[in-house]
Amino acid sequence: MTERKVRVRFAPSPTGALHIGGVRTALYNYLFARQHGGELIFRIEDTDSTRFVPGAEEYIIESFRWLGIEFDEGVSFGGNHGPYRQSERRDIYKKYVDQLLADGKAYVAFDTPEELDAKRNEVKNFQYDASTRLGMRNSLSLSDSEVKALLDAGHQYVVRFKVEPDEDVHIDDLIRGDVVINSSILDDKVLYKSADQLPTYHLANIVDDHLMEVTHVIRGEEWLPSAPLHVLLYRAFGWADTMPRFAHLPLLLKPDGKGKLSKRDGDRLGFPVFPLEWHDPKTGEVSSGYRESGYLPEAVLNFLALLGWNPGTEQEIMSLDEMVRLFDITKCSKAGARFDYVKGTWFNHEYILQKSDEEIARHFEVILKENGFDEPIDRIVTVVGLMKGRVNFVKELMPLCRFFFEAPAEYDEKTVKKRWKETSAEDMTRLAAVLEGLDDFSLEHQEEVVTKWIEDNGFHMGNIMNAWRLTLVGEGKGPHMFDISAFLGKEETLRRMYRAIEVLK
RNA sequence: GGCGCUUUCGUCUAGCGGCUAGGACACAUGCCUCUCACGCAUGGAACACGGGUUCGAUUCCCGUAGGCGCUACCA
Repeated sequence: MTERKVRVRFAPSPTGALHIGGVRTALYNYLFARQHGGELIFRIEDTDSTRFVPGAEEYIIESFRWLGIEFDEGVSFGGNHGPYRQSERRDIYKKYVDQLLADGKAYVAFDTPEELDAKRNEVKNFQYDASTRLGMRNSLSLSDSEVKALLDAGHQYVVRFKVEPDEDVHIDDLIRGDVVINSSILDDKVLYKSADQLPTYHLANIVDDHLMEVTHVIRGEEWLPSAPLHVLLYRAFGWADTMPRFAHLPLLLKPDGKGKLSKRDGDRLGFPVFPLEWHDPKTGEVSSGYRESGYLPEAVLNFLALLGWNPGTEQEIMSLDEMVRLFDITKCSKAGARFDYVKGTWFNHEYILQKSDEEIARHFEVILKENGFDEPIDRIVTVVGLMKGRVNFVKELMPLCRFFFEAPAEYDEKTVKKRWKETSAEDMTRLAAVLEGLDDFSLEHQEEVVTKWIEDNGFHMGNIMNAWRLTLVGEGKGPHMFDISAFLGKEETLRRMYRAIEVLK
């Protein structure tokens, strides 16, 4: 077989917000495509018209735009393998369904959903397959004239895949190796529904992957049980020689308890499970997003990449480009990974540290404006430089940094008790006088003069500094004092000191 | 129930027959220090169980148990 250009796809259903697990699947597809110089396709799998949610498709596209995952072709990206929306490919699927029917690889079934339900209630573990299909109403059990009559009368029908029983089907999985499943446990899957004239996932998936020349299918583990069905379909079409390689990824599990990660867990534990805030058009419910929660996209991607894969070294912080270089699909873990959202916040912290003060300042500027502070950007950059190391999220800067822009309205009671001594008012008055006399109010000069003044007078460094901090900040924490006073400037520093002396006495 | 996948510190994981079982998050302690953080250092913490194979199993094989998924005219 000749070497084909690597082509992979991410193919979500527009049934709601993009789940974070889907983001990871897309990321792995992206990394795989890029490291092989291949292409990444964005396909919309909207074959279930009843589950379509307006806005979902746009939401997914916007999510990847924010995250920085770029597609080469697909819905909204163009390309010459379109259309990329399955609902627009009806005619294509019909043609291939007819081919299967003509070849005797599939058959028409007239059983109504009610009849099937009744059957399932009647027979325990009922499965529509080689052992039962002749007892059902379909083109294998009915005569040609009966079938024709039903069709002519306009009866709804489905097309089922005729699975030959008792054959061991092998899937050569990139992550799990050789997986064998016997065809007898597969049922005669519905491939096509006359009601909406659309195929089901299984048929559309195989036809599209083939026509779009997909070489590797990287998807969630939930698809592993139906992988043999897909293999059988490729064979039925005569496409076995160009069948894509499969890689089934482990699932993302709940941070605690049992089961896979769900939206509920995010609500319950207080972390987002969607990249962007999502407004459900049906329920009106609003779900938080990573973007709105203050995560940096690079941090989200880095965090996600390491849930189920690692480069085999001790490096954890990696840019997208580095990940492309280091990624190895065969080194993915096989077992599901608990979603450790606490570690996610640590990644964000690391990326805040890594980003320039200017970049973080631009984010913080927005929050400051929302809080009514219209500060020049260079002042914000200074504050960010002083404070960004203490937070996991940019928005956490606001409560921590308020005092830089606004004099304390009150003085924290506990801190007053602890730091405001008998002589503090007197000491602060003297310190204010020293500062008043400074022409050069730079950090360095203040530090030199004040430190000397403390030593010369035999004061205790901690007493003076902490009392001083109380006057400028209003509480007992914050960066170094000279950073604060230099930022505030002489006038504001003295104003705050005199006010505190007056109030605290 | 059936079928498949899976199983190393609380969590994410490294390990690919012989290691004091390594790292990270979280946690604890200490250092730094004008406070609070950051940072740095140190510490506690794991091979699910039972059989094999082997001179030797965390590592290979088989069971058991647990976990996860699938079992729709959903993807």
